[in-house]
Amino acid sequence: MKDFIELTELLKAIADQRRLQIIDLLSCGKMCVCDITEQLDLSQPNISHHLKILKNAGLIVATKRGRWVDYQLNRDKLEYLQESLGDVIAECDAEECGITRLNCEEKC
Amino acid sequence: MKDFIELTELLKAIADQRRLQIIDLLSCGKMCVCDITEQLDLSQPNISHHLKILKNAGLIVATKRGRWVDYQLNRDKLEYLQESLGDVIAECDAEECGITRLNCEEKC
DNA sequence: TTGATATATTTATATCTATTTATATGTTAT
DNA sequence: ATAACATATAAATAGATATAAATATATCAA
Repeated sequence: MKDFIELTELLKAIADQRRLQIIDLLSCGKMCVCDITEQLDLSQPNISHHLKILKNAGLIVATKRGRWVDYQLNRDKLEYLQESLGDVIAECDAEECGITRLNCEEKC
Repeated sequence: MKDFIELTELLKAIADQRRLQIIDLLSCGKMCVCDITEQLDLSQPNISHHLKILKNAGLIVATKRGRWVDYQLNRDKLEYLQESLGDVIAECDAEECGITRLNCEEKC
């Protein structure tokens, strides 16, 4: 049985309204924390917290510019997330499926 | 600012290792609770709990067959999830982007 | 009807997460 | 050096979530 540990971590990171909004903002390009904070109308420490979660998951990348910190999407990781999710959802190949069904009518 | 309420709900529903495993099992076809329980090696009430979350999110559908209950994927909802996520991640159109950046160098 | 089986619900508890408040770190301007 | 600013971290709290144990409901078989 697959464990889906990495995919679960990525999904948990984006499964939040504020963090989806952050990703949506960053889909437009690099942005500093102060501008993100202003767009989302949340407290600065709260934004920093959400950014840290996205960064730890590898979905965004930080670069320092003077006293500002700019964040941008890590498109590779986001693509990996989309693909992994697609793999889980994809209709399985009947020949590859070795799942034992004892009580269901439908078999692979 | 978009709210992403529905997308967040869908993502929260699948952002769990057990529930991803359930979806993976169901990608193979319809399956009753007892077989899911056996495959995942979790307690039956626990499985029922996770199934309920997926069902409430609309990602799976239940059908009764005698004393068994079969579950199957709701592919429409899953496709909607994938597409919505893709929209958030997609590189934004510079002309459509009206986000104000005060302190970042990069502009839309 | 009685007992067995499949699933769902409830309750309690432990763990995790989001938010707030306060404070710390590091950078720039004066 | 000092003050102002941008961001991060820490601590406290409130709310959400996962799991386990017990129980309820519904269906079938004897």
